[in-house]
Amino acid sequence: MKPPVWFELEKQAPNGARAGIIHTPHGDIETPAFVTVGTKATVKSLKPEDFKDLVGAQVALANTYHLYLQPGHEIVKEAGGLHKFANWNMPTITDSGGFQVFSLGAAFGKGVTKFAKGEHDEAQQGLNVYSKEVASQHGQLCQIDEEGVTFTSHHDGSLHRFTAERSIEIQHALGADIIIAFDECTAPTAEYEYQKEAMDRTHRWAKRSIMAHKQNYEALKKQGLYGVVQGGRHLDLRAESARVLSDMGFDGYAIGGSFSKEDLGDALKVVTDILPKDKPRHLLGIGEPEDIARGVMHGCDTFDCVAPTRIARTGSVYNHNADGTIKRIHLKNAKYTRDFSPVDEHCDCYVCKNYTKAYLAHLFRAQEMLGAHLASIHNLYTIVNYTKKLREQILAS
RNA sequence: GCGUCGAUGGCAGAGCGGUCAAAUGCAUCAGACUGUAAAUCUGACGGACUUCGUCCUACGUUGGUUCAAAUCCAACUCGGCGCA
Repeated sequence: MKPPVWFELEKQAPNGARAGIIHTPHGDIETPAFVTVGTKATVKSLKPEDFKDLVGAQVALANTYHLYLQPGHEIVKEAGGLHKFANWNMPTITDSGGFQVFSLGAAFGKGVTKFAKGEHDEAQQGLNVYSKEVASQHGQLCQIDEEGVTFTSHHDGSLHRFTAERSIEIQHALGADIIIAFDECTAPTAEYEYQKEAMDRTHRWAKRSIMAHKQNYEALKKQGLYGVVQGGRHLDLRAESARVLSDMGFDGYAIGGSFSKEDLGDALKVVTDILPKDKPRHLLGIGEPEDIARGVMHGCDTFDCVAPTRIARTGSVYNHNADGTIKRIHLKNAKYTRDFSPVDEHCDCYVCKNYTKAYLAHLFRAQEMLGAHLASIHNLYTIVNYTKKLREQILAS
């Protein structure tokens, strides 16, 4: 009998890129595919119809930590699960909360991202703290120990405890098709010793996540569990992580942690050479076009990233160069106030067919919410279709 | 007409003798954003230059007091309010 989530390989290109189908209880995902991120069970500024019909997204991802805090996973469960609650009629994924161990922990208030800019990224370009009171009280909002992580809620300062078992329990309640084992995402600047320690801990949590998942027979029938490969920027650790997790037998594999632009490809190659060929691979939090291309080239199947919607909300949109590469432009720049050309001349999305740069520029200057909405549609469309084209190229190869 | 209050950088609005090229907010200009504490955050914002510094021009106008004035005094101009 097939597990609830399983991968069908359609074609493997000579360079390692692969096209396939991830089968889930709520439908198929044709891969490579981009996953729209809707952390709090909402892809910010978009209705499900928008990201499904206008964008062409096949799958959406929500976050365990956020939905646990608000509205509470029990409410989502009572509503009939994530699909019913949010009207997401498509395959879904929940992320475990592992990224919040990083963003509310090591990265808290430091402006550090999981993506190092270069060899000497000290990532200290100014403070980036949203609640100065909370920051000065706690320094960071989460503490890690062997068993799990203690979070201080960013909403009200209350204490919460996440363990591997707890994350799985919450994800069972949320009911996404694909759930992810609780892991620790480390900073790109972390020392080798610490990367190793965190990776080993993530492996122990992975084992416990499988156990917890297997104990819930109902969930086991309709949710697939992914393990998370860690190891930071160290190839030997990446390889070890891929090996250890492969042996555990997950339904699929997520690749998490931090990278830099330069070593992303190498890290992925090491990992995907080891991961089982018959299981889907998801590259967590990666979504700039060139990074997706690199991921696909190294056998990754799905990708998620907040960038398309986040940059959209502040007036940045993807735009094709004449040579087909994609760049970002800032619609609030003065030069666009009278630019009556489409947002992207080389795009055939709903927004580009109907609206101009000047109109979007006006919406952003006037702080009208339609600006964020339209820019989000265009940006997601750009990335979703960029990934879709990579799939077509593989199938045609 | 009399009385009274006020006039500050693109706008609003602090400052009320030196540490003021002038707080703060808005606007403007630019930048950042990779498993979303993000409709957020950062920087610049009178001018010139040899731009972590120097020099000009600036707080309605003109004149004065003072070592020193956006800050004190006088007249004028304009505006709000009150009384005729």
